[in-house]
Amino acid sequence: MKVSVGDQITEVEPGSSCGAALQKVLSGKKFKSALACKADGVMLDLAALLPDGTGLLEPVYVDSAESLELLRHSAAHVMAAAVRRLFPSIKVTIGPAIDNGFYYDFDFERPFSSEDFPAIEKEMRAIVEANEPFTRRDVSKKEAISLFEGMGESYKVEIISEIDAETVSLYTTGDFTDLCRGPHIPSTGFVKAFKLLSVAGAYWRGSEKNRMLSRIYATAFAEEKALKDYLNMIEEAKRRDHRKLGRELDLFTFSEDAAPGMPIWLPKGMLMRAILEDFWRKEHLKRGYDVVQGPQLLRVEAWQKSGHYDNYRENMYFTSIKDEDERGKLLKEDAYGIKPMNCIGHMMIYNNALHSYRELPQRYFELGVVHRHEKSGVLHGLFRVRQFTQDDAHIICTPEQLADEIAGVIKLVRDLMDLFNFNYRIAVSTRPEKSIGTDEAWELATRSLISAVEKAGLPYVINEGDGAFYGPKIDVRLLDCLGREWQCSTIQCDFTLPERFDLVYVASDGERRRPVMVHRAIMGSLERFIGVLIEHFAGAFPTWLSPVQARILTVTDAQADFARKAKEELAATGLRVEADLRNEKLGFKVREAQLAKIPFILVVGDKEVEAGGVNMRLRNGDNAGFKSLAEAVELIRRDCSEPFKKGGMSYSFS
RNA sequence: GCCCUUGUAGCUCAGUAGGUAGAGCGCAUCCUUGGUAAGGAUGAGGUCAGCAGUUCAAUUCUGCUCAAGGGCUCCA
Repeated sequence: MKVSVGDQITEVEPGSSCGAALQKVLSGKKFKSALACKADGVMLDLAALLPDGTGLLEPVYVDSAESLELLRHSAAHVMAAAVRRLFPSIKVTIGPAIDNGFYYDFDFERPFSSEDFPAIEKEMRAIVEANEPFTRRDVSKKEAISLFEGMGESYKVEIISEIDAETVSLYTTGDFTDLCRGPHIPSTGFVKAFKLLSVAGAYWRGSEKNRMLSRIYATAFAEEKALKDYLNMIEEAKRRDHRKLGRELDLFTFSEDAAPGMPIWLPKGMLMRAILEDFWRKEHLKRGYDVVQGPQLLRVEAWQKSGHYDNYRENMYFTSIKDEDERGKLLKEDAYGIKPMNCIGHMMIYNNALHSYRELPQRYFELGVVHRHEKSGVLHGLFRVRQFTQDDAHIICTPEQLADEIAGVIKLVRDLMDLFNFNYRIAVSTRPEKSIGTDEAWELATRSLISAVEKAGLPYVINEGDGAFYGPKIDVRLLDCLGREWQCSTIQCDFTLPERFDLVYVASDGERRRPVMVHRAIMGSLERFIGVLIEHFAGAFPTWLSPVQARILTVTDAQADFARKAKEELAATGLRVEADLRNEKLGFKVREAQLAKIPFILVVGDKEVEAGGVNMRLRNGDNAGFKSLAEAVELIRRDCSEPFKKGGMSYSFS
């Protein structure tokens, strides 16, 4: 039979393997770097027989993303084989490749610890050096079940009995056989660069009702260098951890006793946050939003009406006020729910007046403080908290206006991402099975979302059926400078709440009609967004956002008066500046200012006093030389506006 | 909520195979007036997360609670 490999056509014997077919065409060196192949797009082992009627056969080379996944999956087998050799009583379950590596879940009488890693890695290396081939065998389900029953592998038996097929495939390396769909790399020798990373508990099949297994996370790469880069990235991420930097830079803290999961903003952190909030409010005003504020507590009845009481009660905080007589007999009790979202307040604002179609859209923006009682195990620094602030807005508009409104929101998302040099990914989620609203409404809203993304020329993926029950949505995940993804913006259409709270507008024909409501948050949670900013910038914020933009350092006490005056002069121009007049050596003060990541360090000694200026040191350690105070102000201001040059935003710094 | 790990001075961490504790940084005072990443001395700081139990004696052992870290589940 004839098969094309790349642009060449070759004749192969029927019944020969994919690898043999590739070998006829590829050079020896190229063939050696092929870990698997694709026959008409289907991934196969090199040892697999070339399927009848295959038109195109493509090698999958070691440097491709696809082969990396294979490699990791194969490495998971190697790890399981090693663990089995060391701990024969263990039961294996599953071990897939994941984004940054792979894991394998084991059932063992004791949990693993990282102290087990050296032994496991050593055993893995032995298996790799033995370069054992991955050999595949297709057997009937019955045969497979009796095989794994014989080994005492009850989890495998459970998986096999649920597989909907006549036969299953087994892969064997050395003395280890595992149920596996495949494909795999040709032999264990390709698993060169790997490392065990961490252990964790994980439920069998991800359900908290099931037994807790012991999971080992690990990673593998085609080359040692890529592994090293990845491990360096992990180290860098640790250095940038916002919890660590938040403490070191005096930005925020938590009180474990008083209010677990609720951030406490220290002066520096709050100043930065206030700048961000101020900028963001002004940006919204410029874009036609009204800044509003709803109540923090709403009667339980309001939450019942919105549906939150039924769907979200376990995560809400409640409070009540009691009216008692002198004997303590309860006369009346008012129950309130602390808001977990801001929608109801905004609808009250809309319903404060009867609106004409001429007044739409109405856009209400609020930096809304919400409380959600997250389970104790899920809290994480500023990323997951119980009290947080949403940059929340609700846009109430006619169906015809929806597309333009979504486009406006997307523009705002883009401008914000550009301001901080974030990359991002967009997903549009469509109607789930369980949902409310008419087909027409869903159709219109989904089309509006997609067309707005397309008009903006942004790539996106569709998450079929992943929308909220009340409407379709757009989610934006931002990518920080280490390539990590963070959920931030969300844009959701809602057909329920306008109905439940009877929002109406008067149309041009005098009829009352139902408007559409869009919920949207751009930063998402201010707390999380600031956490991401801290890690993205490693604490060295852009100058416009730095709580302290400049610090004046004196060389000796003799310059204290001049430094005080200079500080006042700079502060009068709107700069955030402090003076370090302590009786310490200059080197020490420089070190502290540098560690505090202050953008501009202004040194004042006798020479500078005489010349009436400062010696400017930049955050990167460069010395910018002598500057008059006016020049210093000018330079710092210019640095503030730098990030705003390319985007569609601005901010005034005085 | 579940599994594992942890909780000692403001921070980072030693330590006590059961006899109530120590370092560095920070803080205070003094000496030092030093030109771009740590000058020196002295001193103050701790009910060893909390509550019970075992014991002559618990920071140390046991149990529970709370919190933190890693992960699972969850994030309407």
